[in-house]
Amino acid sequence: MLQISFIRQHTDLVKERLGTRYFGELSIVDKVVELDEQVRKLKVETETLQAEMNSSSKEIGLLMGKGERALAEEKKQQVALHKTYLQALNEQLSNAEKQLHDELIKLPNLPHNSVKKGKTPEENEVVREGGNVPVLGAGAVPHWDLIKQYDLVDFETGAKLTGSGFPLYKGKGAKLQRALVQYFLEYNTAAGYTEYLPPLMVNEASAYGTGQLPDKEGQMYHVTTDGLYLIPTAEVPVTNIYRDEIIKENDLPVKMTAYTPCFRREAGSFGSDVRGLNRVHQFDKVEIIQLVHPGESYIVLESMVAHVEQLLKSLELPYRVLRLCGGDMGFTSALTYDFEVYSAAQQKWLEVSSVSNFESFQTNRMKIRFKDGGGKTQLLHSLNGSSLALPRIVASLLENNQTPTGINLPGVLHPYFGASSI
RNA sequence: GGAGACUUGUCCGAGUGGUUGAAGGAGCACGCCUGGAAAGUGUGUAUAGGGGUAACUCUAUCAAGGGUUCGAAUCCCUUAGUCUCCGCCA
Repeated sequence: MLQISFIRQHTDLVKERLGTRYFGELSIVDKVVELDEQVRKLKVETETLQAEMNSSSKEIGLLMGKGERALAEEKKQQVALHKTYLQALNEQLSNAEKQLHDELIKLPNLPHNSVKKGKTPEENEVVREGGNVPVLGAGAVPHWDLIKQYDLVDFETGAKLTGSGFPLYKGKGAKLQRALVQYFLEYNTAAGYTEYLPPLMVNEASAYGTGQLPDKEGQMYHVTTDGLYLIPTAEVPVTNIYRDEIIKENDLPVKMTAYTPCFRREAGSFGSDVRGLNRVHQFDKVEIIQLVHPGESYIVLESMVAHVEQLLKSLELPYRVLRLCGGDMGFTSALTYDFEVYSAAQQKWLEVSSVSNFESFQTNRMKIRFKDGGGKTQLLHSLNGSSLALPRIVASLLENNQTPTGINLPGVLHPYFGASSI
């Protein structure tokens, strides 16, 4: 959520920045400014009246103490009159506040100055590429065929147990998941991230904190009986660890990593996008999250990008780094880099990581703050990135490394997988 | 799932209707003392929001939400959480 004081002071800048995402409802900004003015006016009125009543109540207390009951009674009636008026005012105020809040949460984050104006993924900028695209032999097949051939994932039985898009990993396929998770976590903790294993369901407040609610409600599985949501990413529970906390400046930066299954409804997806492991409802992912001093968040963003890039390099996969244009960025992000790996048999780039700086958009909702040198509390900046999402990594590992005699795994995985090939 | 006890500031802890945003202590910060430190001692030490150039001031917050009252940390209701006992259970 954007800070109202910022919008108040930089209304035009806010509109201009939102323009880079082609945000269609700039009138909301004006509405917000107007509502804010209303709220503040009502606040002054309400609080003045409240102050009057408070001091009257104190006087009544004193009069009672002195035994001047008659005077006290008189005063009481006066205050009682004010009370009705105050109730009406309060109602107006809370209405206005609610309206303001409802409008405010419709505004997405302001893209960073460097973010290019753009509407579609085609307008994303390829920052750099790495790794080598392998030349596959004549009989090369996509990963869904390899999965069948080596009996790694049983999609049909997964569909029987739950529904389509819920893979049942099996044998070496299951073990490869475990090996990847283990490797990714070790890699992250070696870089100073603290490992967490969070709950896989969150309450409404948490889902709201990171921005899934109210915006992406339809994307989450909702356990209505208990009012809980299955997490779409570890970002939700892990970032919320520090909700409503003031962190000591000495404890910064906070670096956290977590492996969790992720659950996404992915309503509206179809076609080759959802074939095999390309897009599923439940998948495994290791996430990195940082809470940092606002002055450092862009340096940290670059370091997180480098961290993920190094990890992809170690897997010996062909990859590219994209800098998203305004229109393709998530609602809560100020600047996002996407990582894609090349899946050689499908001849397709697959997104495997998204590293973003949210600046104070999430921390403002969650009230995650620190005390600066001058003793002032300020919002921190939050960042996160996948390191990495497993299914598409697996797809590309399988496709790119297939040989007539088996699938060769990159060296870094050998100790975790317990073998050098499938 | 049933019964009971509880939830106060960074922490411990007092407070059962009236100058209580909240005693006391610990911690922390700054100062004095000291050759330096410890001890001692003095002062300060919540958050959010509003008004004001500023000094400052007002409002809200004692788990959350609602109610009673002129007035609530204190009384009532609802919800959440913690603990104890019983039940069930990997």
